[in-house]
Amino acid sequence: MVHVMNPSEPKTRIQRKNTQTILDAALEVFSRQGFRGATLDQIAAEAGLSKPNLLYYFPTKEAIHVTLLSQLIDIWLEPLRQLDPEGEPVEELLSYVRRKLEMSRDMPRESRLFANEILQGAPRLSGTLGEALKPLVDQKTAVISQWVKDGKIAEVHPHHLLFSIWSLTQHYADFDTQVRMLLGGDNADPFPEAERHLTALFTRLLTE
Amino acid sequence: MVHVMNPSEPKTRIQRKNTQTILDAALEVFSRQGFRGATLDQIAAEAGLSKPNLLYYFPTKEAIHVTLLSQLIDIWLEPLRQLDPEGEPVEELLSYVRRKLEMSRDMPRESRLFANEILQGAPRLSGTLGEALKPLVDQKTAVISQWVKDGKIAEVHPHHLLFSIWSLTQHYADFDTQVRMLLGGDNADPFPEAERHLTALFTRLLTE
DNA sequence: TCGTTTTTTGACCAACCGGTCAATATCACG
DNA sequence: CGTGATATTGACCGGTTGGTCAAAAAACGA
Repeated sequence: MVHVMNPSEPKTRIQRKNTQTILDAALEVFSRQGFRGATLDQIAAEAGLSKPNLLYYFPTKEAIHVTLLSQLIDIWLEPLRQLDPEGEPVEELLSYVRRKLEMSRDMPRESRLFANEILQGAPRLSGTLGEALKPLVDQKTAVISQWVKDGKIAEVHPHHLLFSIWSLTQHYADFDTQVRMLLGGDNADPFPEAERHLTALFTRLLTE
Repeated sequence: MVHVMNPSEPKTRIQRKNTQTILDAALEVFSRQGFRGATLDQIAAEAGLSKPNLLYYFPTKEAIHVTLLSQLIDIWLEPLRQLDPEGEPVEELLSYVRRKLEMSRDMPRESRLFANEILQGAPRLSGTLGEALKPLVDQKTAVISQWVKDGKIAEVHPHHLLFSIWSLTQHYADFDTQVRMLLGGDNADPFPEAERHLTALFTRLLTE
C-alpha cells in the first residue's frame, strides 16, 4: 500500500510530521485560492516538499481537500455544541459570540476555507452540512426559541440570530484584508475593539 | 485595432450586446469559482459564444475580470454614498441597511464576486479599494462619529458599525447556500424575515 | 449590387495541470 | 554493519488552459 489512508493514525513519525505539514500548507493555499484555483505545485512549494511526495501521502488533490474539510467541521461546530441549555441565556449567547470571534482571530484560514466552500455552493460539503450542521442547528435553535418563550431573552428569530453571530464574527477573518485597510495605516489588532463592539451589539439585541 | 477597448462606449450594436453578454456570463462564473478557478471555456459556454470570440472583445481573461471589478465598485458604494449627513440618523442608517440587504437579494453574484476577491487578499482590488472605498468610508464614519457625539444615536464604533452592516447583509448573498439549507426544506425566501430581524437588531443597537 | 469592415471560428500552440512510475535515497532495526 | 521497509524524486504523460492566427462568414454602406 502506497498512500497513507488514515492520516489520524499514521504508522511512522515521518508520516505524522509530513501529513501535518501537507495539510497545513494545503490549508494556506486552498483558503486563499479555493479548490480549483489551488495547484499541487503551490501546496508542494508551501510545504517544502516535491509534488510526487505529496501524492505519496494523499492519493489525489481532492483527498487533501476532503481531509481538510472533514477535520474542519468538527472544529467549526464545537463552539455551538458548548452552548448550554441550562446556562444563563444571555451569558451563554455572549460566550458563544466570544468563542466564535476567538476562532476568527486564531484560525482565519479555517474560516476562509469554509467561506470559499460555501461561496462555491458547497459542492464538497453539502453532505456533511446536512448530516452534522443541520441537526445541531435545529437542536440549538429550539433551545433559543424556548429562551424567547420563557422571556429570558428579547424576541429574536433563532435561525437569523445564529446567522448574525456567524456573519459578524467570521467577517473579521474572511474580510481581514478590508478591515485592516479601513481601520487606518497602523496595523493595530482589530479584535479587542471588535469584541467590545459585538458584546455591546448582542447585549442590546438580547436584553432589549 | 482588434479588441474593444472601452466597453462602456462600444462602436456597434453587436459589440454592445456581446460585451454585455460576456460580462454577464463572466460574473456568473467568476463569482462562483474565483479568478483562478474560472476558465474561459466555462465563460464562453455560459455566454453561448466561442472562446476566440471572447478574446475578440477582451484581450485577456484578466481584462474581463478587471472590467467586472471596476464596474462593481461604483454599484457597491452607491448605497453608502446615499447616507445623508443631514437626515435623521437612525432612519438614515436603517435605510442604508435596507438598501444593502436589497442588493444582496437582487445582486448576489456581485456580492460573491466581491467576497471572492477580498478572500484572496484583494490582489486585483487593493488599488481601487484605497482610492475609492477608503475616502468614502473615512467621510461617512466621521458623520456617524458626529451623530454619536451629538447623542443622536447610541455609542458605537463607526468603523465596526459599518463592518456589521456589511457582514450581516452580504451574508444572505454569500452564504445563501447555507442559509437556505438551514431554514428548512421549503425553499421559502429568507429575505423578508431577514429584513425584520436586521431592522430590529439595528434599532436596538442604535437607540439603546 | 459589390466592396469594405466587422464578426466568428476551426485549427493550433506553448505552458501548466494533476497524476504515474521506476529508480534512488534514507530510515529503522536486528 | 546489512538488509528490508519506508520515503523521495526526476522524468514523463495525457488532458486542460489561456491565447494566437489566418481564413471564412456576416453585416454594413454606397
